[in-house]
Amino acid sequence: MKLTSKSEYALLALIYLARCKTDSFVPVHEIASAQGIPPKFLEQILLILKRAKYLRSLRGQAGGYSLAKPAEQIHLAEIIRLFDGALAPTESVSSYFYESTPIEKEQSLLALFRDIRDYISIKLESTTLADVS
Amino acid sequence: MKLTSKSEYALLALIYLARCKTDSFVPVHEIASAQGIPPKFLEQILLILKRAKYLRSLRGQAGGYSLAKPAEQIHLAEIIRLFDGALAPTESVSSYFYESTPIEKEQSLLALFRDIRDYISIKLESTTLADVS
DNA sequence: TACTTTGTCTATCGGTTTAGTCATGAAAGG
DNA sequence: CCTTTCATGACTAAACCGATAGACAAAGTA
Repeated sequence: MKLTSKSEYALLALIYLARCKTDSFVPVHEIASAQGIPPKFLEQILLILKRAKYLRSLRGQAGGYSLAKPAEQIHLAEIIRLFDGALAPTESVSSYFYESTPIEKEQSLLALFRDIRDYISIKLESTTLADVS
Repeated sequence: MKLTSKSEYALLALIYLARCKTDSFVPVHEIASAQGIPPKFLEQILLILKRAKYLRSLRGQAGGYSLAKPAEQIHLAEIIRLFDGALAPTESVSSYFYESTPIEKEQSLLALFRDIRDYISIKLESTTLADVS
């Protein structure tokens, strides 16, 4: 699990929205300048979050984005998986994104990496946007 | 920490060598075919491991590679850092490879990722080649 | 000496991913 | 109708990844 800037930006944007008045729509450029994110890049990110049902949007004047569900119901694990894929250090121990990798036949390595995967998953699945904003 | 095939292959090669008779030199092609690694690719990997003092080598007939130190003294964390850099999920919480990243100003995220980093580091620093071979 | 076996080193390559930018369009409101 | 805002797709420049190729150096064996 190596975070890309896309998922880091996504977390920052969500945190910013979580701190705003509920049901107020915040325009992209406001989020972008508040969190220091390239605005056109942020557009793509917010769009992905919207398609995945974490955000609602409104066009035109007084438009923008807002959370589509309470911050308590948005788990960091989902967001990171959405942008970066597996949380596991190698895909051969990933349940959501399993793929064969070279170490697959070494049981002791697998066990070790599964242990790490479990820790990361549990940690990020039990942390919500509300916990970090 | 997303493992590349380079570090996975490195671990496999080291494990293979750890299982061989001590002080016997094993040629690249033997390791490669035993572990299913592209031989020319493995050459590069072994060379890096040699420069980092984990392996010794001998040329000519009956040459090859062997561990330069006991398996108990080779920690998985070092090997992975050698090939893949930071163990941390984001470089802003890495002590060996610190770099500024977008989330840097969000203390709650930093704390969370530091916690994950610590778990991974401790786990991989306390596991040696002897434990997995 | 010549040959074979092995490691050493550098370069290159095609593909993918990353981190963006650009340009255009479509809705909504004033 | 004009401005604001989201929506979408195309594009790009750089880095990285996995791997291959080829030339060279050393060491032993005949």
